[in-house]
Amino acid sequence: MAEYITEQKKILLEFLEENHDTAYTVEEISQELKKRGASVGKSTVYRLMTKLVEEKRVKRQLADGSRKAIYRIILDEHCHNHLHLQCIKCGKVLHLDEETSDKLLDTVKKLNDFSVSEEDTVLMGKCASCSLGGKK
Amino acid sequence: MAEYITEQKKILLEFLEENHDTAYTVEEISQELKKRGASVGKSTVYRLMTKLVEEKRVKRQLADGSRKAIYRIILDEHCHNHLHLQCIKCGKVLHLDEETSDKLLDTVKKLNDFSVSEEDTVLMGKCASCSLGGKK
DNA sequence: TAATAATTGAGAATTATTCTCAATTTGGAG
DNA sequence: CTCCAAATTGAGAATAATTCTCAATTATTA
Repeated sequence: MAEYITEQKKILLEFLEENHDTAYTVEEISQELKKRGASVGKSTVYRLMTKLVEEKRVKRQLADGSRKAIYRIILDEHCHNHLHLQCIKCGKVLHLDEETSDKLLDTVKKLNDFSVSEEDTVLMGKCASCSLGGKK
Repeated sequence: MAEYITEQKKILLEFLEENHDTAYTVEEISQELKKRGASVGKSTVYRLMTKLVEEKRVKRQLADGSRKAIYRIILDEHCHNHLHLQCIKCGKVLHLDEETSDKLLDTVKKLNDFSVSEEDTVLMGKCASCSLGGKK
C-alpha cells in the first residue's frame, strides 16, 4: 500500500492532458476544474502539482512579471525524445521534431561536453501568428 | 532628468557582472553585497532586479523546489547572439558558439515557423563534471 | 463490511515579494 | 560651491502565493 488513485488525481490529470500545450496557475486549474463540475481544493492542487513536478511529469515556471508559478504537463507520447518551443506571447507549445532535436543534442554534446536534458529545456520565442501581430 | 546613477546600482551591477555565470536569490545578492562591505537593502535589490528584468538585462527563473526567484545577468558582450547552457546540478552557465546558435535558430524557423529568442531561452542539462558525478 | 492507511480541504501559518513614505542622495541650475 | 527638485533608498507594513495542519473523508484490502 503506497498510493491511492483518487477522483481528484484522475480529474486533474485529465484536464492537464487535454491542455498540454498551455501553462496554468494553480488558481486557474482550480477554477477550470470547478467549471467542469469537479471541485478540487487549492491545497490539493498544490500538493498534486508539487508531486508531479518531482516526478518530472509536469514543468513549473515563473509566470512573466508575476510571483505565481505556472504548470504544464509533459505528455510522454508527445514529449519524450524531443525539444519544445513555447511562444512568449500566447504561451502555446510546439514540438521540434525528434531528428532535429537529437541533432542539436549531439552538437552541443560534442562542442561543449554538455548533455542537454530535453525534459528540462524549452526554447522560448514567437510563433508564426504572434510574430505577425506585434512588432515589439 | 529621468534616471539617477546611484552607488547601489553600480555595486549591484558590478557584482552581477562578475558572477554572470551564477544565479542568485535576492537574499543571496543582499548577503554577498554586505560581505563586500556595501549594504544594499532588500527592497532596493528587489526594485533594481525587477527593472533589470524588464529591460531584459537579467534573467529571472524559479529556483528548483522553492518559491524563490533567482536572477542572473545577461552580459551583452558574452551573451548577445548565442544560446546558453545551464547545468541543472551546479548552476553554471556555458555558452554555445554563435555559429551553432544561429544554425539552430534557422532550423527551427524553417521547420516550425517559430523565432527562438536567444535572450529568453536557456538549454538545461548537465555539464561535464556533474555528468560524471551522479548517475541518477 | 470493518479496519487502516492515504488523501482531501478549509483555514491557519509562513514567507517571498511588493508597497509606503520619511529620509537621503543625485544631478543640475544659479 | 550651494541650493533645489526630482529620483532613489530602506525599514517596516502589507499583500499574496504557497505550505502546513489536522479532522473528516475516501480508497484499498482483509
